[in-house]
Amino acid sequence: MRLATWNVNSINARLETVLTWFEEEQPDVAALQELKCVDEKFPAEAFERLGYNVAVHGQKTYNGVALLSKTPLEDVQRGLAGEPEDEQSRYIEAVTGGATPVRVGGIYLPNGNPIGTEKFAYKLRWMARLQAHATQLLPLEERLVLMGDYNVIPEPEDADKPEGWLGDALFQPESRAAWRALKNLGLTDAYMQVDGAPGGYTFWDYQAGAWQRNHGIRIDHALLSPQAADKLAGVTIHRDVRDREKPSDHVPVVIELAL
DNA sequence: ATGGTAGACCTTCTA
Repeated sequence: MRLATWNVNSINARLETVLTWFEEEQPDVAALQELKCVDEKFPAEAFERLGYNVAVHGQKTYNGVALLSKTPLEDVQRGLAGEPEDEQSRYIEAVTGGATPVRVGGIYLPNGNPIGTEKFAYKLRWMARLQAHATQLLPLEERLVLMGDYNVIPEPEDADKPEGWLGDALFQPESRAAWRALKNLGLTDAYMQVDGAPGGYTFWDYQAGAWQRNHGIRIDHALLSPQAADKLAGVTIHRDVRDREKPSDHVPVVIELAL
């Protein structure tokens, strides 16, 4: 079973690019982030034509997440508990996989810039809510994959120029500590298990020639429960996609489970 | 120290 995560930076601006990649790679399950549209404007039919079931948690202009799967999406949940007044669409979860079920959470974690503002406080609150949710899920002892744009650079090795990110919300000690705390519940960073190669970045800014200079960062992650990690067979960062026409600033990450 | 790009959408915000 191949599961993909991809921040597409507007699904409607990116539709051709995304559909082409789906036709080529045929992931069984996918989590998309930054749809930048409401549910009604998500191009569900285009994905259904490729054989996918679709669940969307959209929002006007900003954020928005979706799950796609070749098998039915069951027990779909939208949003994270803990802050009822939160109107940002950043989390969607479902159980899929048919006879070999996997619980999949699609994550678009807040960016949090600039630091020292309510945006950064919101990021940290959101991470605490995600940790609380994972704490609830782990005792179920299911195969669980929490994948998406975490907007956290875990270690200096995850940035081409770490010194350039010292003042950024993505590389703050508090952000990195919250990421570590999440992992320390007993979740496995899929990338670190299979492919420790340096330069495994997933995001290159549109600005200042970041792609041409390989000024990248690794911020799109998949965390696995022990039951999922036991089945982990591979991780691929689809770096070449960044060089195509009208690219997103993020590239797809695919994890393979031996299911 | 700033600017550089992209997308939604209406003028500025988010990233």
